[in-house]
Amino acid sequence: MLDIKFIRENPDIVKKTLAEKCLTLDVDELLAIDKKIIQIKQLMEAELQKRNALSKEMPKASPERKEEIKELSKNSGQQAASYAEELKPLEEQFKSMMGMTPTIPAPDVPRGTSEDENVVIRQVGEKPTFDFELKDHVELMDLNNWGEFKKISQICGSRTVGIKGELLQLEMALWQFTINKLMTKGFTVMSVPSLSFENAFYHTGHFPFDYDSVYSIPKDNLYLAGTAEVILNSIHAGDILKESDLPIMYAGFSPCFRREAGAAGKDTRGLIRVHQFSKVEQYIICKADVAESDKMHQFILQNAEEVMQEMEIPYQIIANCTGDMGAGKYRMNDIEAWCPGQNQYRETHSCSSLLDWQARRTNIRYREDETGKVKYAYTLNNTGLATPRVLVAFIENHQQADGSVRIPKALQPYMGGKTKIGGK
RNA sequence: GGAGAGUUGGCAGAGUGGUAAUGCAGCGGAUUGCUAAUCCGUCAUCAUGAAAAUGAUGCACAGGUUCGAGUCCUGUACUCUCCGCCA
Repeated sequence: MLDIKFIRENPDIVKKTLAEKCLTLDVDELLAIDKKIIQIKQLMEAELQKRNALSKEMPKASPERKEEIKELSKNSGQQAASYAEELKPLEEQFKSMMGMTPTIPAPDVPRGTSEDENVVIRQVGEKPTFDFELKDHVELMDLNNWGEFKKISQICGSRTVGIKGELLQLEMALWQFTINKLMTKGFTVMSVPSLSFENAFYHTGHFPFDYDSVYSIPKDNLYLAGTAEVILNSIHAGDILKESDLPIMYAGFSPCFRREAGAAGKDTRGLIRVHQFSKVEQYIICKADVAESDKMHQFILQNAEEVMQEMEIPYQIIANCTGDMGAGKYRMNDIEAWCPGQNQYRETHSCSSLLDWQARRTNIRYREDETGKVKYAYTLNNTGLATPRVLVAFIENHQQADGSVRIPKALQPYMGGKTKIGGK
């Protein structure tokens, strides 16, 4: 969410951003409510002030005066309570509208209304050519007995899968490779639960925007997070950090759950879109400085690219346009991996800068060394590695004529020295 | 699942219904000058104000009792101790 002071002073910029991001929010109404809340609060505060003054007098008052004070104080209290009652619905509406206010995107972000207007900013790696008939990942999995699709779906529902044999070994090697890399880059690596309370989802901004894409466990008031970001972001909720603590860099590993409610009939085949997967997520809290945030953005993007390069998977970097980036984002770059079996690039990573939008919701602040002032921090996140989706690109790119899959050099130590898996 | 004890500022830590002590750290200022000490102020949010300042709110969270709640009551979350169950 934005600073209300900024909205008061720049309503036109906010309106323009809403249009660019294809969001609807009545800014004039928000400002009207803001004004009204302040008016009522002033009246309420005047009553409370009266009551406080009377309370102060109370212990030293004569018995008759005490009775008088009781009466006066009660009146003020009741008056204040009625103002508070009046405020309640206004504040609720204010809060929910504030939650919808958008971060003003970076000036160089492409303007557009849907993902069709995203811009490819660079392509890295060479697409492989095959002198045999190439297979897609499902065919490769069948051939090598790497997947349990049918039985698992019957037990666990659609979009679930069991990963078997050497493909599981590969999956785990990829996690380990990524965790090790991020550790050497200075990240605090941490496995985090997927279960969390509702609050954490509001903090990140997943709620109220994406309510339908999250699994809930009503009996225990818990929800299943679709990304470790939800948990990592709330670790410092309410904290006032020291500037010298920043940047805080977490690499979280967790099972991730997504209902995929809006994706009925889409990507139903194979590993592309499943309800449960595992992910290493990069998450950063840095000081409130756009240049610093941009630097961090490039850093976490670079980390993800390095993994892709060392895995020898061709990919492209997308500049997501305003209409595809979500309310909170200042800048967003997806990484899409080349998947020869589908003859297209598929999203495997999503790198986002949110400035203070998320930190305001979560109440993550820090004390500036020089001034002693308390400021909202900036937050960023990017995928480190998401399996099994990245396995699709991995095995399709590295497949051989006999159905085996070669293991790039960098990963061989994590695979017990194997140079290939599967095949005859 | 059962029983008990807790949760107070960046940190530590008092506070048994009447203005949230005190210490440390940070920031601002004063003073003295050998790398520091001492003193004063400030130290979360909001409103009014050019500012100084003034006022309101803030003691895990949400309610309640009361003229008045950190303090009493109810619910929730978490932490610790013990019992039970358990990979």
